Amino acid sequence: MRRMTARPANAHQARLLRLLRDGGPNSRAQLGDQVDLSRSKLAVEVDRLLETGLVVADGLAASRGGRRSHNIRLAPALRFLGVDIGATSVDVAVTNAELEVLGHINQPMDVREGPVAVFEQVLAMAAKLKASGLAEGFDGAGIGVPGPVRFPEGVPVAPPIMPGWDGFPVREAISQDLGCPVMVDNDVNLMAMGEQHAGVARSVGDFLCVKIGTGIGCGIVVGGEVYRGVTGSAGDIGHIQVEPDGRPCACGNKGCLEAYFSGAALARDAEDAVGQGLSQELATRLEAAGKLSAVDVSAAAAAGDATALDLIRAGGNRTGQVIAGLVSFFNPGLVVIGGGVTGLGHTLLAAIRTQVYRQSLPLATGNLPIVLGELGPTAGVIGGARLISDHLFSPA
Amino acid sequence: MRRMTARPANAHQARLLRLLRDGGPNSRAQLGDQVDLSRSKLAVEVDRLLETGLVVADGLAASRGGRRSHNIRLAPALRFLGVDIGATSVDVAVTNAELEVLGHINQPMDVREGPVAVFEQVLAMAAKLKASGLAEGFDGAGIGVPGPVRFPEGVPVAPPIMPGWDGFPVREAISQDLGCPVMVDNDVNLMAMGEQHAGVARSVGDFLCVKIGTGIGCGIVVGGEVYRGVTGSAGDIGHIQVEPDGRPCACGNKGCLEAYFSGAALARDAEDAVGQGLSQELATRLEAAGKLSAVDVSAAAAAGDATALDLIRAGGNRTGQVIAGLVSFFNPGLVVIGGGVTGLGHTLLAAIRTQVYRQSLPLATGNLPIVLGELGPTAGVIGGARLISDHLFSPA
DNA sequence: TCTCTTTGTCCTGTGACTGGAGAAAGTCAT
DNA sequence: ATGACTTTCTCCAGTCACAGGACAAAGAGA
Repeated sequence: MRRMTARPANAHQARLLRLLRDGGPNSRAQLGDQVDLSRSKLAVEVDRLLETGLVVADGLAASRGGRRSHNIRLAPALRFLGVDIGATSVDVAVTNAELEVLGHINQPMDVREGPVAVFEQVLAMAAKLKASGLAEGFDGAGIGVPGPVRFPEGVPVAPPIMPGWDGFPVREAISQDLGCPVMVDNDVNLMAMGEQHAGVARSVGDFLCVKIGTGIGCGIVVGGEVYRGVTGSAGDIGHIQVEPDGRPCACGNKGCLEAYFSGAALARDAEDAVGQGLSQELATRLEAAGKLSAVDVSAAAAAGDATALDLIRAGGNRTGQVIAGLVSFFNPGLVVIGGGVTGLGHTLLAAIRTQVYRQSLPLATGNLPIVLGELGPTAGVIGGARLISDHLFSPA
Repeated sequence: MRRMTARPANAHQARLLRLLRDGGPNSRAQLGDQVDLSRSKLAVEVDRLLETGLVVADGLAASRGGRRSHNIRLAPALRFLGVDIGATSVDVAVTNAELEVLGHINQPMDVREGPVAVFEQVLAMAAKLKASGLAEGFDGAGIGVPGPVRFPEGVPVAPPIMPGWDGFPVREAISQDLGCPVMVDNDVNLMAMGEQHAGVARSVGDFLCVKIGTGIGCGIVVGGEVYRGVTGSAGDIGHIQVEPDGRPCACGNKGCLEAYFSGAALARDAEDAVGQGLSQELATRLEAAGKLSAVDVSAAAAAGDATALDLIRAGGNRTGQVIAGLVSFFNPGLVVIGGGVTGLGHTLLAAIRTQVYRQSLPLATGNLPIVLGELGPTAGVIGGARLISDHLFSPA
């Protein structure tokens, strides 16, 4: 099957495509209510979209008291691929043009194996989704990687936790392999876009999206658009100092947030706690596995282990300290917390909230919700689909 | 004289007005090179602007190898008022339509005397400028106040250092008194706009502008536009925590930046140092005046006093610590340092630079200039003029 | 003085768009 | 059912904005 080749010819068409993406199938009349074009003009543009095949007729709409309007919708065969490459696992999902997830696969994988190995696996996962009948091909793909990206070119730059990825032409390469347009961004930015499109941030123009996983990052949305900074490294808050002259961090500095709260730090703290004879639960796990990881702490906390909960609270406090600073600086309308922390979410959230509400000024926190992301692992892949659809649904 | 009543009728005219504001008098042909309109269309729009009186003919341009073009410029009688209300003094300036400062007055004044008293003085200063023949009237005014502002309404909200200003309808009131359009913003944002228009930030789209005076604030410019946050309190970095469980701050928290580095903190530290017998220079000044202020420290430092320099370096380190965090988060293309610190600028700047370059990641600092503002006290008033001209030179 | 370049003006053709007329398709009350 | 009223859709003509060419004006340079 030939995939989507057409692109909107002008801003009106792009606008209509986005309305159909975000609002689902819609009648011509309803579209007319939203776009401020004359009926004739609207009809012309819709007809042109129908000609391109991007949009198809979809029966009759419910009557609004007179003649029933014809529905139109985005072509049901359109498929986007959302890829979220994390430090230790990969998520791949297919969506339709309305960015609804039709199929989603997660597999463990270490980014440090390098781009070639990782993308071999990603392409295999994509092929699997295709084979299961969810897609005949892909019209575009959005890819998130756990590090800074030079956005226009879609190339990772100096990613600390991804040795071997520096300068790898992700966008170019995957576009070749997949035979469709590709956009690449930081994984945190994708999460932010996901929550903005289909999650808690739907109606907020300026917000922060803090992702706590192997590392800690922050997506920044200004006026509905992701802000990436001049070199694409905006939101890199894991190495903000929380303790002058504090713990040494892998980055070479002292007292970084990630030195106190990250997968590695949490594991080390847990082992130390066992060494001090503090937690039977964690000791058992240590004995069983030989070492501890963040997952163990998370599980112990879920089981009610006081030491594990203390560790998470302490990390939440540190994170809250940083977020409090960012809230004072950025004055967002919402803070979303997400990442691989869904299990320990509420303990963590409580600690962060306490810290932010105590430290930031009332004017900034007065009406500031701090909430957990509602999409979990799908935020990233939906964000990926959103990224590429924003690109494709803009004038050529 | 009737003041400017006309406004640009469309985006093209607005564009032309801004080009003339930023580029000075210009020939029609040169304008044509910049706006991508057909000659006929350009001629029509220019003629319409001439009709409104916003723009006037200004002789012949130099030849570019053929027929000489006619110059046009913004009406030379247009006058904007820039007002920068600081914690302890007020700056008022008149500019022409190109935002060149024609006259500038500074007077000491305590904002705590309240809006009525302050604006009485501001209006007197404006009248003085008018009386000196620099203006026959004002076509618009931009006003900066040292606290958060609800921008669309031009009303200060819960300003910590301006008791009595909360909710005072500055924009409305001054607009009445002056008989011209008025816009109100945070003083730090005005400084940022000033440096962007006529200072070091001319060619940068995303930058931070840190103002160190009585308090510490930060102007945020994203994509050439000032970012104000959802409640107008963005950039309020004075109360970011730099030391967990540190010094108590006037805001009720502990370890805030302003608890370590602000006018009051600096004075207290200096007196403490004298108490410890550390500085002859400062001791002399303390004896002479009965107490010390930031100005004394500044002067002592300028005279080479080691203790004073140490105090400034310490403050610079704290500030640098905060800025380092902001740089990681925001990844700006430039950081401008300004405010009432011009005297001790280079010592301070060195301390800040050291701290930022050490603490932030290389990707964010790689090509990041950290510089002193080049406009000094005129940054605020130029920013004020810029603010109102942006408003007036936009489609009605 | 002659040629070439640049600038400004005029004019016409084209394409985008609006808004009305009227047909098509429904709803609702009688 | 039937007729009056609504809503939707299509068609069409009139208007407006704009581009771009032709040409005149004004100057540079040889």
